Amino acid sequence: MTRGTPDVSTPSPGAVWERTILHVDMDAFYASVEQLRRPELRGQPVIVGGEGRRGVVAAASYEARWFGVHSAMPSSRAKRLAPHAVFVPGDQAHYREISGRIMSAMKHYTPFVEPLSLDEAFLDVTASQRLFGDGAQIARSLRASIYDETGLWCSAGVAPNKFIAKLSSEQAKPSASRDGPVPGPGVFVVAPGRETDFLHPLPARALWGVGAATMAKLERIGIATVGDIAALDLATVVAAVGKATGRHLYALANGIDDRPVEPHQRAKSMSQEETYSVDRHDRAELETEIVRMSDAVAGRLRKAELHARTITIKVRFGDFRTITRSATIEQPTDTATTIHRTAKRLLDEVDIAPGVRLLGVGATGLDDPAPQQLTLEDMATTGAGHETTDTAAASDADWRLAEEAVDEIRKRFGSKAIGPAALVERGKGLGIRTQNEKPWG
DNA sequence: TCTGGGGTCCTGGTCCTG
DNA sequence: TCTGCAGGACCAGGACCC
Repeated sequence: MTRGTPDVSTPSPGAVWERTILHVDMDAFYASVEQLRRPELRGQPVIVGGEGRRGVVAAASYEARWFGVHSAMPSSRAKRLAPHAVFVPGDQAHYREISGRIMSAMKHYTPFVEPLSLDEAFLDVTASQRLFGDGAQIARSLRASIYDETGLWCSAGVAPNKFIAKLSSEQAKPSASRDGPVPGPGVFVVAPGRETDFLHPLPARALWGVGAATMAKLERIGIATVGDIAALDLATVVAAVGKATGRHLYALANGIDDRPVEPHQRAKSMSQEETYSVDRHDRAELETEIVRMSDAVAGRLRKAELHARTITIKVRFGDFRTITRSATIEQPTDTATTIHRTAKRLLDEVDIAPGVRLLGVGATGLDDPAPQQLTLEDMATTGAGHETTDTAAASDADWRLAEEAVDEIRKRFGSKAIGPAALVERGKGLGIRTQNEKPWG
């Protein structure tokens, strides 16, 4: 047992494991990967993340955590806390490659693997136990497999549902010390019938969905622990935090979570955004950024074979005030041209005088590509016997053909082999495009 | 003290339509 | 033709997660 947690690994009399769920979480994933591939970093406080003045910590090694550094902390603060820490820029491609190997190791035990991010996943091993032993045995065996495959350690929680499995993997984690991780139990089991014994002493903040704002509302009605929520009636919780959140928290506090492990989750949105080191005031510059981001989002949509119905831009000003503007288009799209055109129209209506700290382009309302409905305009410009000479009037379908060709070139010669003219012309990000240029010129 | 990037989900307001 | 209402779609923002 760790940190005074009661022993909840034995089922209550008569309780059976109707479902056995594992939550597997890599220990300080990005930082551990960096320490693994650069031996000189082992035993050092390592911080993965942007070192710039607007950077934040993406991950911290256990040595760095000892100094109070944690993820999402501004890098400037992390530097003050751990001045001798080594900052490493993240390498997403490498982390993705390792993540693929980890997920493959998991799939050896069950096809029901639901990744939550690169470094954690839920597994439903209910049907795997006859082959590999009970949940705890599978968790131990999987930990060893992942270590053999990658040289990295993970922690695992075993429980009758996803939510408790997730909380229990926390209990299995190592703790921080100046010299590195102090191993935890590695595997932590919450047996059926023991859910509330485990949950109720935990702080309410531990519940999934309780952040700073919800916690403040809960404190107003005297709630401190998960047990306090369970002791109330549903109506009181709903009155405090709203209908959906209230029902959700009330169920979790009573150990109820029926969500299945879903191996094949389709993305619901895709976006690309960037925070600039210096606020930007030049509209032409921002429009070029819109071209770049639209191109990136469209490429990802085509790769996932999805079309988007709604295009959103996000603008954060120098004072951190953030707005979003969105528009739903008639014909769902995966082309940079249509996304760019829509996003630019939205940006045109935003007053950028205060200076733009962050700009983003997103696509939502994602669905499988539907058969294209030709508009009257399409028919007039691309119909029988008509040559299309005006690029602006070319249809979405025409642009898709062109952009698929671009995808092919990029696949063969690299992502920088070809791109929108506006980006090629601007060189390294500060060029300015004239008003009437087409993004793909 | 300063707040990344990529997501999901919920809520409340407005507008349109039957 | 006008009015009131309900429901749905859309939009914007907030909270939360990793």
